[in-house]
Amino acid sequence: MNLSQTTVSRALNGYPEVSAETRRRVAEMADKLGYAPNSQARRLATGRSMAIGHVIPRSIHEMMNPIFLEFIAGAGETYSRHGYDMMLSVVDDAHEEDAYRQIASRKKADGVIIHGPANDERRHLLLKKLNLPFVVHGRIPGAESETSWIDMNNRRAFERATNLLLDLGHTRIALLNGLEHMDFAHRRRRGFEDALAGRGLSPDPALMRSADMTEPYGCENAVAMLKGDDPPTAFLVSSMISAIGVARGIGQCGLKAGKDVSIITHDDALSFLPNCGEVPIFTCTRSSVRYAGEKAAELLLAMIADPDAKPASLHMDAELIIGQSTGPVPSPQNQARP
Amino acid sequence: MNLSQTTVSRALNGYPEVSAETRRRVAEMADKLGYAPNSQARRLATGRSMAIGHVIPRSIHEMMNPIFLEFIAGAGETYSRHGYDMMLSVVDDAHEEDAYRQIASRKKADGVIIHGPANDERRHLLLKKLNLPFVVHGRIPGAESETSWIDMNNRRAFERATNLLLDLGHTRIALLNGLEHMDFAHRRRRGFEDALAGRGLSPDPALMRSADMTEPYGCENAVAMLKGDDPPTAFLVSSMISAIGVARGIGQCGLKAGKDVSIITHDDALSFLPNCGEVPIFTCTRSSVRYAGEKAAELLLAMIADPDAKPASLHMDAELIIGQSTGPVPSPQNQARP
DNA sequence: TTGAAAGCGCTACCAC
DNA sequence: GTGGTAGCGCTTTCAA
Repeated sequence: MNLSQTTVSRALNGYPEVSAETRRRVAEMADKLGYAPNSQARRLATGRSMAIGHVIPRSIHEMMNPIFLEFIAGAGETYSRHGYDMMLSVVDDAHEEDAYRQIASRKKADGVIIHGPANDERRHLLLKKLNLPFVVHGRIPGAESETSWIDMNNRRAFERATNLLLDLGHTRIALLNGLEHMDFAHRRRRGFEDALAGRGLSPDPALMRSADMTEPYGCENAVAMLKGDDPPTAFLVSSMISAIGVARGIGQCGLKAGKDVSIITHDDALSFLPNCGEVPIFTCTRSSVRYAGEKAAELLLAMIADPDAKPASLHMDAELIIGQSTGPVPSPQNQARP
Repeated sequence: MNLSQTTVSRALNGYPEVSAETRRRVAEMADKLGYAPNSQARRLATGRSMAIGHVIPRSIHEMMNPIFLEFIAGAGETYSRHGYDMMLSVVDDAHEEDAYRQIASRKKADGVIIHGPANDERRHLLLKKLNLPFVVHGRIPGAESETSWIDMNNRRAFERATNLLLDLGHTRIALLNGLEHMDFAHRRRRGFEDALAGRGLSPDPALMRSADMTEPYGCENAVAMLKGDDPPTAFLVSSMISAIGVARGIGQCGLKAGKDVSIITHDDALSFLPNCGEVPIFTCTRSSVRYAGEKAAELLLAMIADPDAKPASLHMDAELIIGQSTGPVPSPQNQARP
């Protein structure tokens, strides 16, 4: 085909100086021969790995499993669109730092996403030291202005949800939260408490739980609380999975969700747990975690393209959507008792 | 430090000819300087990408989301242990072939895993043509002997589950299956039908559904069937998520699961949907999809290490575990009616 | 046991 | 608009 490697490279990479005719010929040939530049060689030559790393310590995975994948899927689409690969490392919690060090020293990725920031988060310090660009899914307390992040307004979402319940007359509201050493859960709790405080109420520790958001967690706590001395009339729940458990627990107590007991849950808009339709099953605060993934990826790619840009962030509000699981507090005399 | 690049490379890669003393010095220095060989350069030099690709078309992702991540997590652990990276590509269904072609032509991965084989699967043909080693999670009908795969015995699991229900006296058994154009669901249906046939019964199409395994799918169909003319006394369900929906539907009809209506579900042993304890909530056929991921990865890495080896496979039986959701068929006179 | 040097397959710079 | 060539940072012969 009588063309130098140089020209072929330029043609395939869309350099402007190549003549249209040459480009056409090259493209045609490449197509015919099934040729595409070896990505390792290109990466070595350019010094960019064209990959983004996601380090998943087992502990995060255990609890955030379905939410995490939805985020990944969103991010993955953005990467594909921009010619980036996604590298996933599943590691023991003890090896998380190592994983980041390796990514940096072996140049395995051009940037990483931090998942599930904790209240005492430290990963960002390491990444800064390693000079590895990153975006946080969530926020790192105290480092908001010096890091790029994408987060939903957890505090406000739970404050609004609590206010909705208060407006319906509920005052005994239970909070089934995620693990509160995680930033998102911590903020949700604050929103809950702020709303109560706004009405001059103070939270009852007997009605507050913090744990992995499994289905049995919802069920067992709902049953235990409803059978207690001064049961709640409403539940505020941190995930659909647990909310389903709460609904089951309510049923086990012979009560009816949305009538005897209200539920509001946060809904990450996971595809296998649809909560939509004309009137969704659960009243919820909804925020698409998949969309968050797309946006986080965009932020990170922009950072990589322009390393000198200032940190950028995206703060999203959840929608508050009325479903079938909320209603006015039952008047005391009608109030069903298990 | 006065050592050639050659020696450093050998020391770091564990070549036997390096003296213990030299190796120690190299390791120490590397540690001190935070040095690790650039993976792109190494890949280029060795010709192996040391990565395994997972191509996720959106459609698979939509329905298999949580199950898929659990598999990935298992595989990821195996990869880490063997120094391999995991590359995830989330693509439009229309670009799936392209994704595989790119992995092959650009040498992005040394092998791939095929997820969610369909009844009319064709991906393996492409991969053979591309000369890209692969392992199937599930089985490709008609290509069992010429491909490496790992699968649970779906047919037998559902046959055993059905037999258990039959032994309990149930004859009106509903099947809420996954999408039957997928191989796993197809086999589960066969198991169900085989068991019925073994007792001289034939399946009632009015009691059989095939769809994405969401929670509402379980609930809506349970309600519709239970309100029908000749309602089922038991449900056989393809996923925990849908089974939870079935339980909700049963509750909505004023019936009690495990007493008025029995449920057996398949349980992939997902961490956020624990179904264990002394007596699990759901009677189930259980098979850890995470374990499957680990094993699939091992098969694939072995294939890559020895390209001439014959295809190997792993066929696992699910456990049949008795929980609280099954009981003898209610005698007709006592049988609760919605 | 160690070192020198030739690639691996590209991109990017500098000529033409 | 096109081509020659020098790396990119390793691994891997081949020699010593």
